[in-house]
Amino acid sequence: MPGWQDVQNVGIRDVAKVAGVSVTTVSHALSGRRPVNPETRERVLRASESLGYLPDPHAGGLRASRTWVIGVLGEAVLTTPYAGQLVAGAQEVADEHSYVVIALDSGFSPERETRNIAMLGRRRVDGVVMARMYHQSVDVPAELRGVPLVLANAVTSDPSVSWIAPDERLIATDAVAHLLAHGHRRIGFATTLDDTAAAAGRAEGYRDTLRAAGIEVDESLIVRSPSTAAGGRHSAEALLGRADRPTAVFCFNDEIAMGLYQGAQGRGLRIPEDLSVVGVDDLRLISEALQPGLTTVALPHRELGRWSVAKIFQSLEDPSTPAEQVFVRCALVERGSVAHV
Amino acid sequence: MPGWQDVQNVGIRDVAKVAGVSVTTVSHALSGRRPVNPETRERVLRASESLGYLPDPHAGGLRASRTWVIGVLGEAVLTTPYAGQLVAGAQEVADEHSYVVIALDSGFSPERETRNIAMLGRRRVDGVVMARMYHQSVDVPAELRGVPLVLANAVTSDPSVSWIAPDERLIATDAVAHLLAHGHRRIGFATTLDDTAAAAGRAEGYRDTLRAAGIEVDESLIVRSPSTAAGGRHSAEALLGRADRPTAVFCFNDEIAMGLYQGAQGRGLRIPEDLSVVGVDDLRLISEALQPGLTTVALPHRELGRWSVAKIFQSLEDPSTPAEQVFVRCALVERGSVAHV
DNA sequence: TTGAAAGCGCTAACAG
DNA sequence: CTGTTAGCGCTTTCAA
Repeated sequence: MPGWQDVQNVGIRDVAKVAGVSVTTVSHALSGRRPVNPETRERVLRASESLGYLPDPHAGGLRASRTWVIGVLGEAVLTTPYAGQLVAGAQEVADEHSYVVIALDSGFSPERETRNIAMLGRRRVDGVVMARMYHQSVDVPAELRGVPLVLANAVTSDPSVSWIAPDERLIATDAVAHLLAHGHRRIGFATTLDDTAAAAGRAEGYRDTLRAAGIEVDESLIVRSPSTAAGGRHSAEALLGRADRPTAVFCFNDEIAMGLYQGAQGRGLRIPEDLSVVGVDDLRLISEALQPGLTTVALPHRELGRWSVAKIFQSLEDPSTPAEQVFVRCALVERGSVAHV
Repeated sequence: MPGWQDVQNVGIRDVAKVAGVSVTTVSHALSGRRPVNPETRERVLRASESLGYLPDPHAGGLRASRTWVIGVLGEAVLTTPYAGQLVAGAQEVADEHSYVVIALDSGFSPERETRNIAMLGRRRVDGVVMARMYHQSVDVPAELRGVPLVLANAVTSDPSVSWIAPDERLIATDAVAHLLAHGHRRIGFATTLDDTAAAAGRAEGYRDTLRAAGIEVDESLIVRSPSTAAGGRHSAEALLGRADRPTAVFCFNDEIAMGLYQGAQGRGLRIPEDLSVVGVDDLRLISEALQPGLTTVALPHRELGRWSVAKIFQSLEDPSTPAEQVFVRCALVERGSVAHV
């Protein structure tokens, strides 16, 4: 079994020497880009195998002006649980094409993001996925013009760039419809303080779905807090401390939902018997750990990553491929936090 | 501001042309590896600047047999919250040297890991960090011989390879000592079913620290479960359902601790008044979200990543640098789950 | 102080 | 069916 040192050192010429052919033949025997006598081919394959030869993609790339690398620009894509799935999804699809992913986080600093873009430029990555933590609208940095680019979890006004983002309205629609189907009529909304596309879309979906069911929206049932468990506890106070408390609450995310569990528990309310809860994200660490398990709408980060890279390959193969924008519908994952009223 | 297309297209020759010098001079003016007439240098710099020239590291690397890439081999390093910190730490240090990190996950499949190693070999990465999710002992794959290698969160018997891992004994020692300092004498241990170095080390530290305090170890206070919240609930049943229940529990990780919170709550036990709890990991998503906040020993994943890459650079700069093995002490993060008995 | 030219490992015209 | 050769973009001898 050849070790690293060997791999590093054995080149196409060594293989050629052992097989007794020219490097050209080795190249073609291996790539199959040109017919090669079966016997010769066999000899080359054996030689290559025995030497543990692995073609250096950088050398080939130098000629082809390719690096076989996809860059992922994130804010905290490496350090948050679900965002990491996006990189993992990107990696999966990249791997199917023998590509590799370089993921760079900005930590929410615009300067760092600019540096990261430059870094990807220097390294001549073949495509870029620009991913955001929270679904939002972004302006594509001018430096990124000219490289196959896809936005993940973000949208932009420029119709020439492809993007994929969750359908926020549908998230709320599906969640609220699920509660309505369980007979709930008084449904609260524990949302975030942040002013993102996610917040706006979900609020819209929440309101529309209620109205469509003939329920007048009670604005006092919409409460805002930081999107953390502590925020959720705060919202629980506002929502559950009143006589006409809701029988169900749709939470902006799983962390708020966790806070709601805590607030409910503190008041002796049982979930789901006394209060039904639906979250958004499906952070396994929370949604599976809560008791009962949290019914939640799963953000398909892995899929966002997969789609983005697939799209990049499309436009790499055929640069005339038109840009595409998609809002994906997210799946409701039923666990145990919703009951009939 | 030059866009991607420009960066991709402008080469050292373009700069040379504009500056009216040879490519050799451009190279040296930019790298400073050879004295260049200050005026000439100035001209080159200006030309390079105006064209937005960024040297292609692959081209230079081809000559230098360097790729300026560090590979990270993980199992689920991208998809779990804290492990991602390891990659982020690796990235940070890599970035300081204009290196970049390629992280590949095996999803716990040995075949995939072998493929990933081959992939890093093909790409001629300059160094490899092999990271494990749970501190364990590993055999270094033979293919990895000959590349600067550091194990993170893993150890091996071969003294020629560097590694860094948490000091598991000290984790338990610090946690238990913290509980002892709060007057607890009956301290349970909710550990995992897994048979890893982490489990063994923490058990040892737990026992030794109790004995050192003159407390005989009550084996019935050591309960095993899967290291999840559900497992923690299970352990809570075994631990808290008895008349002589412990006044404090040291949990193998934060997820088990969360289960313990739930079990305690179900029995009407308040934390920390009736039961003190200490976890391990410091998964913010849990430790900060629980109420009260979880006192826990933080696994320094970011530091593991940083140290590993720093070590690789050491041996890249001076290949004769001796291997180094370190057990790091982890910090106890005090929140609100421990009280005086 | 500067340049010409070789070569890193590979692919692909262009010959044969 | 196979080989020779010219680069890909850069660094670095070697020469001037």
